[in-house]
Amino acid sequence: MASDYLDRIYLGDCEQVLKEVPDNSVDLIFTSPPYADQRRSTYGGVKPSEYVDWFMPKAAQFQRVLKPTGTFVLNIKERVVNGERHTYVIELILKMRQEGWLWTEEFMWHKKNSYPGKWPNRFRDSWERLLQFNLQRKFNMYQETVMVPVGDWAKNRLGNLSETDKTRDESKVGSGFGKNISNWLGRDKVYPTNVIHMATECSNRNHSAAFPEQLPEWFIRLFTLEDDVVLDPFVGSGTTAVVAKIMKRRFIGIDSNEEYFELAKDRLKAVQVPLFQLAEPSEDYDLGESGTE
Amino acid sequence: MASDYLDRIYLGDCEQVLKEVPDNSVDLIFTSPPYADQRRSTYGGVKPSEYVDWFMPKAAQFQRVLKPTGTFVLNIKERVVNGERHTYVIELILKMRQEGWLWTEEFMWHKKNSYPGKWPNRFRDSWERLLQFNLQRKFNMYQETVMVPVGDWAKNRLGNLSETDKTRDESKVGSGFGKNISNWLGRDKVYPTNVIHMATECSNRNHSAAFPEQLPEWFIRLFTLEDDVVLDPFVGSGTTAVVAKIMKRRFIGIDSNEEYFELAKDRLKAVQVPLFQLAEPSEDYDLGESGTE
DNA sequence: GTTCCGCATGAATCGATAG
DNA sequence: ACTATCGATTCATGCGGAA
Repeated sequence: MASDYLDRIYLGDCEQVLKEVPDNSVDLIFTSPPYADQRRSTYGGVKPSEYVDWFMPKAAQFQRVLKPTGTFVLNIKERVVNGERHTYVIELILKMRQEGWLWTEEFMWHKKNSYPGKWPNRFRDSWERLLQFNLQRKFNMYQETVMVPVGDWAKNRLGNLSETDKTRDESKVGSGFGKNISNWLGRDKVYPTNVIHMATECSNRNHSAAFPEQLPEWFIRLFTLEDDVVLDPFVGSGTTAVVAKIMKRRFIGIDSNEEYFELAKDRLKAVQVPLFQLAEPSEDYDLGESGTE
Repeated sequence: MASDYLDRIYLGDCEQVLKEVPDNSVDLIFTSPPYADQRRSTYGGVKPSEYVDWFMPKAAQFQRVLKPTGTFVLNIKERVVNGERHTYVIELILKMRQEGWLWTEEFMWHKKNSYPGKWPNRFRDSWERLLQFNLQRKFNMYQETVMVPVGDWAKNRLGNLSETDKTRDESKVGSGFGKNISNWLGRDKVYPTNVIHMATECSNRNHSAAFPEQLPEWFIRLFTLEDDVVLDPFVGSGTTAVVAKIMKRRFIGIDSNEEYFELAKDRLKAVQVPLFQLAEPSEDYDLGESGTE
């Protein structure tokens, strides 16, 4: 079958461009769309009040091209309008569910290095949402690929196992929770949580970096295997596509802005896919609170 | 004027009890209501689908007793129902706005020791929402009281900033959030962000503390002065009231569960209000990424 | 007095089984 | 079909007694 639509960056509105992409062909959609009425200089802006109507026709295409076992991760945060958090994001969640999406989870991205700021009524906004949508309750998830080093407590405390730790099965009232700590012996990695600690991109780039490379990397690792297809319909400077390529996934990147389109193509050309196997997750950044925090 | 309704714990449904409290008399409402279908053994449980209807009559009383300059902070998190995050919390936000509340901000509580467990399609839930509602755009907020030591943040990140960070302004991304970060150099205290890192308390013999004392302490500090009135309509074991008393605020605590009612009264009796001034925020816990993280 | 270490336990969720 | 109950899985922290 023809798969020449893969591993390319497209210029145009994703709603139109995606019509060239077959049904049920994408494993992961990871994207950070233009937030309402921000980045006006590059995207022309969408009014907060019109955001849901603007987004949903595109979501219909995402729904069509996504495999039933696939996942859609949407990085978004509502802006402050007239002293209030605007509601377009939560309205979007409700609308997505109406259209058949499952709102499986909401990850939180804690932007560790956002610098202090002060306004009369609020502090610096230091987190963003990563909304996970799915089409089915069963979807592909490769949890082992994102495990993190166990917290320091284990080194000091896991040395000697107590009798109760070995067999707390009797589950006192309310708790209903037993454990068998001997399962943990020799374990040096644990599963992360739904809180992702990651610094925003600091390095100087000639684009407004929506997110650091580690962010798409984490989700690509979690939801895809090699040769799976990753789509970013608002690919911007191409970060998602670059990471997907490095990780040996197929990719589709779309952006309606010509400068970004050219930039993404250039960045991709520069990517050399390593011949050796990808390393384990680096410890330079924290994934979950078990990291170097 | 009579203020004998203050500094007391009440037994009953807050919707009824609050009728004894005058209009415009409360400076801060801080509470953590029973989440839908949780704590069934003590509170009977509210079905997720009925949660908004259950909550709103109570919110109407909150609206009446809260001063126009006051703040309502609601600690809540939706649970997973049938593989999805339930929508009752975001529906509650929309309903609150319909009734005239302003959704000013959403703080994030990162629970560093979240409940363990492993599931095929999700990780541990490690954060809760702290929804801030107000009645006016101008409200009382004492930001200086929650400043935190600069700590590692400045040492590691502020020291070697990229040129873009130093001069980031509207010209780059049109955010309008231009801040010259060098303004913050040389300070020893900075404002926190809207991400709060705090472990839940465990192993408290007498009661299952819904939240650690530092959580109400932080918001009481931020939104009230001494002798201001703090209300917790779901006071549980009394944590909010205890903290308010220690901090020399007036308080009203309400709970419908008799055991909690008695427990809260006992805890309050044991509180000795210190004669000396409250200390600065301790460095034992992290508030935002500016802390000791 | 400190530090160390045993120990309990938490706003959880899924899948299977039972009524 | 739909709800109620039960067993299995799992990590980080505070407390308190011991060293």
